[in-house]
Amino acid sequence: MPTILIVDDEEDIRELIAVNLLREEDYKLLEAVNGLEALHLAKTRRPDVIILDLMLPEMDGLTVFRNLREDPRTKSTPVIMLTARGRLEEKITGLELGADDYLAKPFSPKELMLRVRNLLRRTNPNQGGSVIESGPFSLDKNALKLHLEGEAIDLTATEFKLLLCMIESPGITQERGDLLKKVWGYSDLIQTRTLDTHIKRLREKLGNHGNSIETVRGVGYRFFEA
Amino acid sequence: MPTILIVDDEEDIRELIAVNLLREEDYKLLEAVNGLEALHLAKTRRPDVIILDLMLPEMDGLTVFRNLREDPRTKSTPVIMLTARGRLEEKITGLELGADDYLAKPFSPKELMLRVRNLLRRTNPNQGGSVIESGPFSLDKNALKLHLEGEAIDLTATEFKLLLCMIESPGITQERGDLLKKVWGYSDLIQTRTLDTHIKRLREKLGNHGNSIETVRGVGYRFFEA
DNA sequence: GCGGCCCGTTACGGTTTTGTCACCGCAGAG
DNA sequence: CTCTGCGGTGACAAAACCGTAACGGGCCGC
Repeated sequence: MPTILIVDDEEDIRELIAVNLLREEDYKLLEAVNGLEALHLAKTRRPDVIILDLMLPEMDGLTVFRNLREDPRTKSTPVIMLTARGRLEEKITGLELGADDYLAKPFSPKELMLRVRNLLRRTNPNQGGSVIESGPFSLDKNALKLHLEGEAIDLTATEFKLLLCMIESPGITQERGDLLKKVWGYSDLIQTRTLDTHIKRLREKLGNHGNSIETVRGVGYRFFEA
Repeated sequence: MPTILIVDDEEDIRELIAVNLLREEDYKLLEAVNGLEALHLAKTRRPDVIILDLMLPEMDGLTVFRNLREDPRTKSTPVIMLTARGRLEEKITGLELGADDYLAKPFSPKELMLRVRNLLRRTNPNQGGSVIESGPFSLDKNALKLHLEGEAIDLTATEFKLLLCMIESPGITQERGDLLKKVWGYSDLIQTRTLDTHIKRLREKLGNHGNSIETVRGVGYRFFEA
């Protein structure tokens, strides 16, 4: 889930942005009301995009921006600048410094949202959830590995698909038929012990977390963060 | 050298853009005056960014854009839309379709140039030379050589293409089918050991760095900076 | 034509993965 | 408590997958 940092000292603008962003997409929002807070959040939480109002108390927005660009952790984080001042010169300055976009207030919230979306899509095309987190578990789609308490556990392709199905919706019981269809492409009504076997193998690999996979007798299986 | 395609039927505007772009940076320019020409150029010459005026004779700019997005060759080419019409709704439509930027005429040529520059920097960070860097590896597209710890390793054309595919996105698993398609143009489902053979040859050439190419069983291969 | 390089293919073998089966324990209904 | 059917478990054999060596054809410079 992409993380967005909004830096603005006007609460109503933050609200406006937040409402519009959250309405259509699933973003995680961080908010900062001044430069120092912004820098701290940006460097510790590593947002995927930063929306930066240039009009800030104490520290100027451009100063914040330069500071961001100097730190390796935030050097290449996309930044969209907002400003009440619509003067061309400022815009040029902002873009010259390397801002990825520049909007003058009043702006259309929908436009901002679309620009954020397009920017995100271009910046991390591989994001799309290459790592799935759930409690102490994190699934790495690329390495086909499960990270758990610092350890990396190798999973086979099938095991991975199976675990993914369950971990995607923790606490929800996945019916046998659905799992067979999703992982193996089998039809609903086929009768096989394959599923059981793989569940067992998964539980083994999960070690003492094996009981995170709960059996729902007569229905299917259920995953929950132990 | 980044290639830019300018699509506009007004000569003076093309001129304006061209002069401003060429002044500060070294770009290669392509020009098209209508939709068909634009599509043809985009798909054969593969520009790094497209500047598209929406007001075109015969074929509407938005139609051109949709057509671009449907072809795999131009699907992810950044597009900046230009328009004389400054209506908000049009802007929203353009952005909604996935335009990377949208400027209303009259625009500041300098602003356009900066936006192009920033977009290019984000799109292909490894541009600016035919050398691709990744950790201790650096690939020279012209010489077909891999530089590693001071040594220059000769690669054959195929080996180079293959390594390039993987090194472009470190840590991301490249599926067998995708590699076969990208490097050899084979269809997905073909079964061959050619890929394996070349992976082996690459690993040999990489010497003790050979394990930078990790096999993800049942999926494909994955490169990471060891 | 000759030799060398590059490339795709093939065959083979080792290892991992996977599906099935038989057997067993146990939960839940009666 | 007993019975029954579902799920757990371990073993096993087939299949899938990958690494590797070797082969032969095409291409090019000489």
